[in-house]
Order: sequence, then structure tokens, then C-alpha cells
Amino acid sequence: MTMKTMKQRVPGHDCMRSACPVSSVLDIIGDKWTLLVVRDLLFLGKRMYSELADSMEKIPTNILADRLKKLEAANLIEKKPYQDKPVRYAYTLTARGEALRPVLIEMATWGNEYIAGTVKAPKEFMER
Amino acid sequence: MTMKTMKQRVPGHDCMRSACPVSSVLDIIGDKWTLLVVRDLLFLGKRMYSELADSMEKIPTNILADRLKKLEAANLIEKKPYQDKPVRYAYTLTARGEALRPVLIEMATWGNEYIAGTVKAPKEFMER
DNA sequence: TTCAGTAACTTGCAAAATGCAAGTTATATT
DNA sequence: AATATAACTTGCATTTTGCAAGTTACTGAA
Repeated sequence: MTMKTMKQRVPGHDCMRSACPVSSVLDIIGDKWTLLVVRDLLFLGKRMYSELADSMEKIPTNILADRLKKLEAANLIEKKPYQDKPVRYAYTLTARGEALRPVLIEMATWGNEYIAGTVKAPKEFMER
Repeated sequence: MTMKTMKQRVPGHDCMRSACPVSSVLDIIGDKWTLLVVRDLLFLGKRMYSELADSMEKIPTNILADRLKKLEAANLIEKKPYQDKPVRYAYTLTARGEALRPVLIEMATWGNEYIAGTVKAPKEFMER
């Protein structure tokens, strides 16, 4: 038996606006912050809450906490303690979350081509 | 002299959150509705306000009007009258707007692969 | 010639989301 | 004992969203 990719409805988003894949994706990541958290985990090697909190864009901490909860509920990230006493957590992308890479790459490509003042994304980020 | 692609700062968004291309793109299209309008123009052949207004997702008309204004300000779409008496308008994507196609395609690909209940995007939409 | 119909919006208002600063809890270090 | 760090939470004002209804300018049918 071969393992297929898991499709799943995401809790809190079981009220899809339509069956269109684009709209369903936007139901999950359609705001100004969610994909920046994914970017930090995927390209910038961040794992801790405090690392995510000091993003370039200065994400408010209440928004960060909210997005981490939603990303976990949507199974795009996992939260795991990496030490006890005191307990500290690491956030990591799931396969589902990492699979957003091409979306991020195309967005960065478009941004670099059409928005003045953007810094060119390192080419090692732009592969695959 | 060869024509290069025009980069431009977008009015109303000249306060970029950062120079990151991803965040700058999200400054423009980072919400639940904007890319659905682009989808309708790019893949579904819609041009008129009333066509856009009866989207699958039932976009509220005040949101639609607002997004059309912002998309025009960002130079992603153009609004042109296609008849007088009474004057009626057609909205069309600029090259800048059409260039979002790969982003939409990657989003649809991800949605189809990872979200149950999404309808598979027609393969003629998924090329280039 | 009045009347329903269509296109393209705008307005009002309640509800939800966002943004900022400050507070909290549990430990570790000095 | 005092300060620091990680990971959040809370309060509150402002902004954005969503829904319904209203508006303007015509067109075509009765």
C-alpha cells in the first residue's frame, strides 16, 4: 500500500466559501501575516516564538500567537517542546506547510519583478 | 532600446512593511478577496462589475468596489468604459496583473493537493 | 408614458479583526 | 534579591468586514 498525500479539512475552516482551490487556500492563508510566519520558518530558519516575534515587519505578538494557533489547527505547523525546566517550544513546518514553498517563491518572483524597493530574494531560496 | 518591465511603488502602499518581496506582495494582495477578483478576471473571463459581483463566493458589493479601486491604484487592473448611454465599464488585467498567474496556479495546485473538497482546476488553467 | 429591469455603485451600521502597549508566568542567571 | 528571557495573554481603541438597502442613469416592454 502506497502512502498518498493526506487531504484534510481544516478545523475552523470547514465552512469553505466555495470548492475553488484558490478560495479554499485563501480561507487559510488569506491575510497579511500568516505567510510571513511561514516564510520565517521556511526560509529564515526560525523555530522559536521569540525568533518569530522579532520579524522584520514587527508582527504584533497577539497576532503571532493567533496565527500560530491557526497554522497548527490547519496542520501547517507543529509545536513541540524542545526542553523542560522551563519548557520551551519549537515550531516546525509539516510537509503540508513546506509544500507552500512554490507559492512563496512565485510571490517573491512577482514582487521582485513588479515592486520597486524590494530586496532580491537569494537565489538559493528560489529553487525547487 | 529594449523595454524593461516597469517596477513601481503602488499608491496607498508606499508604506511598505519591509523590503521583503513576499511581504510587499502581501501588502497588495494579502486578504481573502483580492485574488478572487484577479482569478475571475484571469481564468473565468469576467470583465463587468456585475459579472464580478456574482462570484461563487458571493463577494459583498462594497468589498468588490473597494478592491477594484485598490487594484486599479496598484496598476493591476484597468477600468475602461466600453459603451456610452449609459456608460458601462470593463475591467481588465494589466500585464502586471496577468503576471500573477503563476501565483494563482501554485495556490490552486496546493489547494487541490492538500484541501479535501476542492474541485480540481481545469488543466488548461494550470499551464504557463 | 409609465414601469420594471439592469449596471454600477454607495451608504449605514453591527460585528469581527487588527495594532499597540502593558501585564503575566515560570524559570535562569548574577 | 534583582534582572533577564521565553512564551504568551489582556485591554482597548481603531480599522476592516459583512449584510442589507438605497441610489443613479439609462433601456426596453406594456
